[in-house]
Amino acid sequence: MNDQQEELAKYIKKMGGRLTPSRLLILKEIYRRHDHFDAEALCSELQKTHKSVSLASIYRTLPLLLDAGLIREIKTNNKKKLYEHVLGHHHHEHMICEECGKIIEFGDNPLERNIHQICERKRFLPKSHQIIITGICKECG
Amino acid sequence: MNDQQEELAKYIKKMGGRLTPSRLLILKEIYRRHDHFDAEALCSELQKTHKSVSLASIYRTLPLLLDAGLIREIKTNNKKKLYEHVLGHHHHEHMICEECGKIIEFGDNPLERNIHQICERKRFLPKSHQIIITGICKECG
DNA sequence: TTGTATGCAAACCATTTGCACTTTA
DNA sequence: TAAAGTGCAAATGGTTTGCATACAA
Repeated sequence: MNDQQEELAKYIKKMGGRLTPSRLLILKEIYRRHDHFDAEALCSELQKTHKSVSLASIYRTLPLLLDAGLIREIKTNNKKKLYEHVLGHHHHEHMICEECGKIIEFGDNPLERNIHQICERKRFLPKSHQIIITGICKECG
Repeated sequence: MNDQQEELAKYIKKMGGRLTPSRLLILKEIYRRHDHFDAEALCSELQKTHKSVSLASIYRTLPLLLDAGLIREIKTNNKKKLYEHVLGHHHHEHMICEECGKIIEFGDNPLERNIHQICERKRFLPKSHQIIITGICKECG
């Protein structure tokens, strides 16, 4: 049982829920891929393998994983919600190219420190944050 | 004719469009209010006054105003899109309280400078950006 | 065994769109 | 008067939900 599975098991136990095969399949697929995905992409990928999970279950599981801190939501301009897994990755933010749609990840410690300072100053207890820069990437510009 | 109306006129002329009463009504209402609003709130507010505008027209006008740089979209966790007007306001970012739903605005020059530096470093041409911090505000915490 | 999770299909609901009619330039 | 905008109602499509069934604890 790896980190993310233990984390999920712990969260589900705390919530009085059940660690089902579907939930594990979803979690595994999310940690197998290293990109930004939406519910449908996850569903069709799982269908390609033998064991598939209904879209409904995926939609019911994603909020759990979000709340458990196992995935993060990325707010793009699309109407579909995008997600990425969290464990085993440095914390980072996103740039989105308006031209080619590419999502570029970047990390910046001073920036993150700054955000926490602002929260302290405002006495706001941050649970999560997100920075999105929209524009034109160097290939398209 | 005030700043925002001139700006809209200029934008619409550039695009080969037409400056209609509906578009002006929408713009005026947006600049009359100083909060974060969605398409429906705008529509029902306009209905209270004598001249109302259809929801469809509002949905067709908001992207124009966005592209003209007259409004900004705020990506919350809600499924409705929120907007705020831009002209006459300092640039700022948002904190959202998970508990009471309050949206807190904050501005920070070092933070903004940092973002632009990062873009230069990555040779990414930023058109817009947005920082959202989710958590618990000092009243709720 | 018993309450929780799943799958299916139907419901939801913010947003978009087709179309006939107005209106701006 | 010709191209663009509007209102209405219908369509769209991602997400949610009710319900009967399956299953983890």
